[in-house]
Amino acid sequence: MKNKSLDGLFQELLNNEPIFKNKEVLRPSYTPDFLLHRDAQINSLATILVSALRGDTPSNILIYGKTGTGKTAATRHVGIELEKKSEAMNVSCVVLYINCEVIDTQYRLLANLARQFGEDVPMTGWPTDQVFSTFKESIDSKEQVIIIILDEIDKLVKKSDDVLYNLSRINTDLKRSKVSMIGVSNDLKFTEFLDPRVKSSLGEEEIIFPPYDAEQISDILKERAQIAYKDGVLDDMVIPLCAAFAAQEHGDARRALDLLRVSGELAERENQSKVEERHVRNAQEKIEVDRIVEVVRTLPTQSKLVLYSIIYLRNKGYRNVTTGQVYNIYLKFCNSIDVDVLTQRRITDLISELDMLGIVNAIVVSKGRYGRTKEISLSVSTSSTRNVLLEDYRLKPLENFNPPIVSQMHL
DNA sequence: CCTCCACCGGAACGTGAGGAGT
DNA sequence: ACTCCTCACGTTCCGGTGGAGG
Repeated sequence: MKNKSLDGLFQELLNNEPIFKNKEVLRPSYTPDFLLHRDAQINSLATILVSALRGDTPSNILIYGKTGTGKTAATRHVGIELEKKSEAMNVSCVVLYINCEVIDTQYRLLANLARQFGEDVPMTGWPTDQVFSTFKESIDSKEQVIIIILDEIDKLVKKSDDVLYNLSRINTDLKRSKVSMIGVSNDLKFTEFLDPRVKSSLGEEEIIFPPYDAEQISDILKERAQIAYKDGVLDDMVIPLCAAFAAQEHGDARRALDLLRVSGELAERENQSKVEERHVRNAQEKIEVDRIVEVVRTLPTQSKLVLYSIIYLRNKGYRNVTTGQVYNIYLKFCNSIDVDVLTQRRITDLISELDMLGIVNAIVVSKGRYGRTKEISLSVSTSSTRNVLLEDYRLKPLENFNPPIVSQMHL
């Protein structure tokens, strides 16, 4: 590759006219002013919440839908509209939004709620029930309706569901104010783990967000692309292709927007003035590779070691390897670097986990006389995955370690 | 048709870290 | 500061099994 002078390099990039007008609208954090193809859900939400404007307690609501079906956007949108309207009508109505993935313990949730009402609750230290009563006093100081949106509520439930139990019973302790909750969940079955009392209270109303189909995603992308890109930079096939890829991915609009953004970034990087079909295909691949790299990088050491063993065997010419082979190599690697040795039983589970993550493909096959085992093949690139694994300082010493493979009797 | 390999995968239990309650 | 609980991660033990080879 030829080296340009730095000056020339930057000059070239500056001269290059940007194709984006406003890239932010393609990011998942952006909440649009109106949502396409979610009228039915938004209407149901509004119908239930309208009683807040009359000073009544709206029913609690559970919202289900897979990732990228517009749950969060729709809920926030309705919340904002509700607050606007209540202001205009001079009714006190507050909508709080909490993401339970970030705030995932009872204490932090309550402290966060109390703080939104101006209470001075320390990050840690108070007993949980004191935080709770502070919160109750605070909101009961005047007549108002409070709507708490709990996004990713399934994350909260996995920790413990007594927060939800307490919150769902809060109205019995309140004299002037009223509280209602909206739970948003990716997981359709998460109520199975719920205390039946919480379940019936929380699920007074349920709204389902179905996945978008390719055509609907197309509409959404078209609308967003108008704001995000300059006119005419998108090739005709770009949006339909993004939509088609995302539709395969169970109608995930977030994925579609990512694709559209990354496609543009790739085109920009190539100094192209137009985004073409091939950019979308490259983007699709890039997103997938990035995902895998991230998963591999954050794997626990033991799993990394198992994966490294599989790659090692693969590089020695084995297409499909068995659990036994992997375990043998794994033992040698463990001895070479100072790492605890796990049992084969445990390794079986780790291999299954790698399978679930889509990094390897493991199927149980019978080799007749030669027993029954998992046949493992790699479903990611060997060299790049190996490099990611070697970034881990604990695996680094293995780079030039080449233990012999115990030969198999058959084949 | 039966055997027997080389593992699979369920169950029960052990351990240590980290929260909640007191 | 203390105990109690829960949970993730591992281990031990072991019954179970599809099919090539006898």
